[in-house]
Amino acid sequence: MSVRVRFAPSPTGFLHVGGGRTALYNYLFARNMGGTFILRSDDTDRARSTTEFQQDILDSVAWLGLDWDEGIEVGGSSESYRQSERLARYQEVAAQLVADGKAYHSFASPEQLDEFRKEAMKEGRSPAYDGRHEPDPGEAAALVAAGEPATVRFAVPRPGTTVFTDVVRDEVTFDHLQVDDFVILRSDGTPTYHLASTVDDVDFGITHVIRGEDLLSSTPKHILLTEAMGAQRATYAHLSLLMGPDGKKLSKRHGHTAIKAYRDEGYLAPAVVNYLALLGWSPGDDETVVDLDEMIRRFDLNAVSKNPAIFDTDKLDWMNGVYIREMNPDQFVASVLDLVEAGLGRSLGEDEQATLVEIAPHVQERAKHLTEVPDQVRFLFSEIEYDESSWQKVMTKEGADVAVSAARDSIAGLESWSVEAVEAALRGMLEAKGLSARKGLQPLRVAISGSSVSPPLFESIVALGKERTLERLSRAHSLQA
RNA sequence: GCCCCCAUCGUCCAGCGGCCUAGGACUCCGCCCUUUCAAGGCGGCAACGGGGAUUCGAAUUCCCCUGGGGGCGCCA
Repeated sequence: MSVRVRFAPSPTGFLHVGGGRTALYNYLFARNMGGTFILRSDDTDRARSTTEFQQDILDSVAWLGLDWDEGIEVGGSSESYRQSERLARYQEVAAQLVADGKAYHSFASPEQLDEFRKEAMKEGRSPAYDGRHEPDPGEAAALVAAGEPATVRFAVPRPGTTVFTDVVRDEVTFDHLQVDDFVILRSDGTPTYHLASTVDDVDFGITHVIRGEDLLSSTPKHILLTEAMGAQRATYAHLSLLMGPDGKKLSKRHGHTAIKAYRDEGYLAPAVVNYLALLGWSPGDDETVVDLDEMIRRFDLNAVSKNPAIFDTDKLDWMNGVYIREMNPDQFVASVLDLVEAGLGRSLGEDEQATLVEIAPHVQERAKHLTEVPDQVRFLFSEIEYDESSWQKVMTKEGADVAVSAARDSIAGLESWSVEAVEAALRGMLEAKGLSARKGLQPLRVAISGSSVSPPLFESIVALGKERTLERLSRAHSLQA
């Protein structure tokens, strides 16, 4: 039987990094096995679900490059991949379970349930509700007929246990004393997550359920439901959760958790994917930079780590730099052009774009985030302001004024305008004035870029152009006096 | 309170009874390269949570403890 997996987020928030990793592992497993990757929406919580979140999730999964074979926007054998559009089916299943005696109408009030749980905890028992406050079947039927509001609960067989083999955790056992008679249909007739998700998994022929560990203890419910429907249980794989740097559950206070935020911060999707993949899995040898195709080839669900991983952006930052350097130059320019223009607040003319292309390789080598690029190239496209500390550090040093004026003179006389020619002229100047490269060249950097940190000097000068270079050297020199 | 899961450098991962004086990557620290900043090269610091047991032999198996995480809703 061919593998079918699904990523089934609830659109109650932006797609966060943990969700992204779950989607990725589903994707890698499906592709590795030649299976089908399905994207569905578990939007049974209509109060909290929004179309904005839904769109964010779709966009984010697509941005990561995880294309899905069936589901929202692409369709498939099911009429809908949104739970909000499949209510009738869930109600049908619930009715059948009641008819089969595997579920029952429940009239217990919230107060009664609350009381029951409190008492159980106080006495050291599991707070799992076992249906003890329900009327007998005959009376229940009468109440339903009379229109008395009721939820539908699944009748968990007790005593009993559910044992299953989790792909990442091996054998897991739950005593049914710990599993309560969970609600499958609310009193307003809508399904709960457990019902909707399980029915979908059965209906869509999901063979492997790969999801977060937070659902591990709900798994007996899903298995019980599946089998009560007369279907075969899926294979489960529960991924450990992602933690913040303090070891606590990852949340907003740890910085960005939304996938989209990483895109906005100048991260490359392949870098994010690579980093996320390594949070709980490794290709086996000592490699850390692995592209998607390679991951697909080597992915093994059995090799996924059981321990929770801390999401620490240091390594992601490094990896992003690696991926930026690996881009081909055209790609790099294309991906920073918008950022540069946005930073400038205007679009670049043709000549300016050529200048950007010229300097791009030198900033590509240095950037960890695409978002750093605008600042690094700004001096080429707009007037500069001298960075105060750079000026103090460099321009007030002995010899700085000599270097700037001598550099101006040597450049002014240049016939050809190339990196080689500029370098030769300036090195000649250093020699003539007896200045070290450090003492003689740093002032020029500040003079033309405004900062003591910039792309390589000779390349920067050439990109700036002769006229503007001379202007800036003159201006700097006049300020030095 | 009850149940479940987890436990190797600060972090991510390798290790699946002898190849381990525990390996790689990130971070950090030196040095080299160098016109700045990066990148790159070389080197360094740094871990098997504790206690039992099994075994000729344990990071690897078992038990207990401790620590961390998750769950216990008419949320998902």
